[in-house]
Amino acid sequence: MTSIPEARWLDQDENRTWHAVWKLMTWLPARLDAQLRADAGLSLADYNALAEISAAPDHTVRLSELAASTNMTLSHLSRVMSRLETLGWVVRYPDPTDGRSTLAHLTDGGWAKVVATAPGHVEAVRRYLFDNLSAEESRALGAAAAVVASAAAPTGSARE
Amino acid sequence: MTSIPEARWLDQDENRTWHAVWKLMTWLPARLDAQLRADAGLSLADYNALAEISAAPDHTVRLSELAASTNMTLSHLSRVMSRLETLGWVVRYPDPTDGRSTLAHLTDGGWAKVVATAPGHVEAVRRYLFDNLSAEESRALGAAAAVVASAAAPTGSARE
DNA sequence: TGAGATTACTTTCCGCGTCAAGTTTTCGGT
DNA sequence: ACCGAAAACTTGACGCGGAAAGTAATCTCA
Repeated sequence: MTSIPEARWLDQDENRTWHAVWKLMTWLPARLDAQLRADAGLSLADYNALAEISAAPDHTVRLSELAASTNMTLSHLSRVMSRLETLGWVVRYPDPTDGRSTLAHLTDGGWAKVVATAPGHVEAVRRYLFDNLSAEESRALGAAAAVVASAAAPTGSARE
Repeated sequence: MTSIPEARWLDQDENRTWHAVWKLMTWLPARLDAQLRADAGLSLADYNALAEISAAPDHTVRLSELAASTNMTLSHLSRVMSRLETLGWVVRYPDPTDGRSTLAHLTDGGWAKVVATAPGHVEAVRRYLFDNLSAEESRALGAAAAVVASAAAPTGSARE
């Protein structure tokens, strides 16, 4: 009545690792989100969408592509875009070459917002992530995370 | 108008690492949550709470301690416990030694639920995490995650 | 060329989780 | 012994994000 009857339970090292990963997943996004909200009034999802659009040719992307590159559902992205459009950072219009698709285009104000916001966000990523890791640790983290991310990806989506 | 004027931008390796970590944080919790919901009708938060109580002496813990060990806010935990209590897995009662605190105690049904659910969850953790990593990669991931988690922890909480 | 299937969103409904405020109990100082 | 402060929750209000259903445009192919 005191031990769990489990064949492949985690050993002590695995348990430590899993707890560390769990804490990382719990706290890192919360911190980055908090930084963006405090300094730019944007959620992490908002920022990712803006940043991803700004990285596209002509600052324009199809929503379905944007959803894929930001790891958002189309449903979620739709809401994010509504907000960003209301705020004037983005405009949506139907793709002239395919009326089903809609294109998202960064406005000048949106671009200015990204330019103003990116440094602080990158700074936060450094503060919480890279500043605490040696080059070697960073490389190892990247490699391990990539493998795990690929294993946990939704539909065999090994994109990239 | 095409490059972001950023002094300490991420280099290519850092960018890849950051994206891999981002995907891990996006997908791993979603997968584990989905497994638990499908197989046990529990959210990941529910399961963590149950598991943590089951690990305590006499299957009993103070809520504030439980909140700390599960990385939940007291507010969130309060709602989780309401659910679990309604389902009959847990009971709450005031701490006899300090009327402010309340103790959570796993019922027999709750213990049975943990016993029935844990193997599948551990299996999922293995499938998405450890089965994809060598011992060395696993160790490196744990070390890096621990450092980052500690840097991103809420209030200098370097507990453990 | 004209259904029926598909693609690409959008919207509605709902649960989860947070913040802020409220309640109860205990502690600290006089 | 009493009053103010602190601790430990609980609750109300709110935003985020997902699943499923709805809508509009485009393809498929007979």
